[in-house]
Amino acid sequence: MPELPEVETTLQGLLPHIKHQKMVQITVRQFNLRWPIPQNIAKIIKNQEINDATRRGKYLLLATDKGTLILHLGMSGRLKILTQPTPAQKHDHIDITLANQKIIRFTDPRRFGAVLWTTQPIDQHKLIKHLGPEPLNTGFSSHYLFQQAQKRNVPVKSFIMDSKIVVGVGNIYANEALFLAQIHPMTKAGHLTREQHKRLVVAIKKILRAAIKQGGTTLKDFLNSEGKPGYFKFHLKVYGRGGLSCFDCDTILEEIRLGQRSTVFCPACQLKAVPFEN
DNA sequence: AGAGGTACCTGGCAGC
DNA sequence: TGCTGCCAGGTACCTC
Repeated sequence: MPELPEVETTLQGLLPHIKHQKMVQITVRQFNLRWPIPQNIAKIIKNQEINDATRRGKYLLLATDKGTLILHLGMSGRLKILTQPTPAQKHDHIDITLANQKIIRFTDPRRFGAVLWTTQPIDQHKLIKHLGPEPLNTGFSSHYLFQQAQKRNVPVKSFIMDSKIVVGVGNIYANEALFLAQIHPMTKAGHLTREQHKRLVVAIKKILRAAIKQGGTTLKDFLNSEGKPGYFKFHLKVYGRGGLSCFDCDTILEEIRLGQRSTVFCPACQLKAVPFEN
């Protein structure tokens, strides 16, 4: 499911219900997620107040006085606010009941998600400290991306999906951003011109902002914290459209596999950069 | 150090 | 209908 827009949508939906609320009861039904949930998590967070909820990349961070609860939705995770107790379904792994009687329910069929606890300053945490800049912040600029790309031989699509370079760009939006920037996904990162870096950064920001505005992309099963889908699906120009014709030029879109991920592009609109053109 | 592949897990779907 | 194999929105970790 979730790339940055979906995580951001989830966070914004959650915030008003959970901020400054005490976690009064925690039920864990399944401890085996991507990493085991700490056995004593319920004891640790019980009666802790959520001071704030923020996002770093695709990690959701619930800050308390004693530490931070780290949540990740993985591929199929979902966080929902229940206003009254509801029987747990098969993949409802965790319920956190708040002092206001609302319940945060974590559901994740594929169990690639994570629920962890840390007392470390969060930016020193193993999962967080190596993360690149937030794509919507000014730190993510064409100058920055150009510097990072020098001498890198990875395809640009893999490059922008690398969380050490920039966080939050998953497979859907990587495909879409490269189409918008008119860059071939196989182009080696180090071969992009400054002009292409500029277009790419603008495209990534534009796509992510638009997707957040639409409440994310629901392909199959993404639902926000209110159980509603996102509508960005209707704006996708290449993702999921391999073999269909390009909206801009009618050429048949090609679908290839790149780093085991499905990659769709227009062979006419998206040209490879010529090495050393810069 | 960088590039590429593997692993984690379930569900849905195409093909036989 | 039922089996098999493949694919899926992520990413840390392993090997070369």
